[in-house]
Amino acid sequence: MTVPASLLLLEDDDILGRQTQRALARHGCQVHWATDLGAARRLLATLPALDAAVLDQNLGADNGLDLITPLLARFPECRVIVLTGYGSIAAAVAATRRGARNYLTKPADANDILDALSRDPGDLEALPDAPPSLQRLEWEHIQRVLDAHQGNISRAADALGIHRRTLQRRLKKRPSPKHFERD
Amino acid sequence: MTVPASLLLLEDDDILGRQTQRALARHGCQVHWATDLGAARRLLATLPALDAAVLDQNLGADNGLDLITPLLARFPECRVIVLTGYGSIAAAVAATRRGARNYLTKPADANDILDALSRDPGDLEALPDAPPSLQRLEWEHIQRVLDAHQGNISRAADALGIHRRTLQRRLKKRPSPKHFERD
DNA sequence: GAGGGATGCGGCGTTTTGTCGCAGGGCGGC
DNA sequence: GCCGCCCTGCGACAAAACGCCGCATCCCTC
Repeated sequence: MTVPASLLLLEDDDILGRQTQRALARHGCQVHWATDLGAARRLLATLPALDAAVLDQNLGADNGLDLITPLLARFPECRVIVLTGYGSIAAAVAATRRGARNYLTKPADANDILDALSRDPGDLEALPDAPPSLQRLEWEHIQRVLDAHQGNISRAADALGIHRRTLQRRLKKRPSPKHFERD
Repeated sequence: MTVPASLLLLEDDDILGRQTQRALARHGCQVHWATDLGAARRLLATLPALDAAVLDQNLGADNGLDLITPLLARFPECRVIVLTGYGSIAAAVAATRRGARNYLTKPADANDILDALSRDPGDLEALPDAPPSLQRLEWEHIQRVLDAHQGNISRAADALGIHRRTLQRRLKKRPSPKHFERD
């Protein structure tokens, strides 16, 4: 796992941004953090070099994918990955066609990010051959939506189209937020 | 919608392959159909020109993505899209990085295919801003799995991890297989 | 024509969900 | 401080969905 020397982080959420910055810094990476597209563009102009970039796709009105092209124009060798709350295949294709190296869905920790930066997703090792069970699919989707709403159960339930009471009950049944072993 | 003059179709399912071939031919497209990777490679060598290709990803033991690189080596201008039963973001990224223009999940009819071939997915118009409701997510997933099992309800239910009776009941409630208007 | 597998459907007990309502906790404004 | 606002956790109860049985039917194959 090759840790980049300098990295641009585009993340509009203050808490998550700071947390990610620290986590990556602990791996020995100098993180330049911007919270919006304009700031990221300006930051880009001042940097002498850039090894990697982690872009949040959903930035309020803006879209992090719009940074990919100018970024690669300036630093063609930069490894870019896109991070998003709820990813779609269409968005993943769009990001990749613009030059992104990989496309991750939150929640993603520093290891996930560094792994996505270093691994080449071109080889299709271990691509799922069987469809996920309905329960697993639902659970992962719930986690993503919940994460996109900063853990707000009421709003997440609303976005999911289910009742808040139901979401509560479902969450209580599966305590672990990230590790699934079986279906 | 620019209909390609000559198109390579890689699809291992006989019925679906024939059906797709006819549908595309009706749009004025000469379709060269192969049912496995080896045949597709040989076909590739004999063709004088190729405008587009539609590759099924899941071909038993083989993977349709492996045709992208040799195909583009021979016809660099060819527009390639990948079709798959149940697509994942990881697979979409892998396909796109190999040079695919777009990545579709079944069921996809001729219009979907031609649209994906002509439209440039690089522009992120109308990328979903809100997460899909749980019901919609489930429904689409059910449709994909069902399609992957050729409409076999018993096996699809088994793959989904739900009871056959439950799948039956769910399917009966939503008669339309492809059009969703609201959640 | 016997066997295997897929389908459609009724019924019934169990589980889950929707929808109330209520108490408590943070938090910003008057 | 106190008030409203929003989010949370949870109890209760009816409605809906689900798991699971069984059975009749149909199709295909050997």
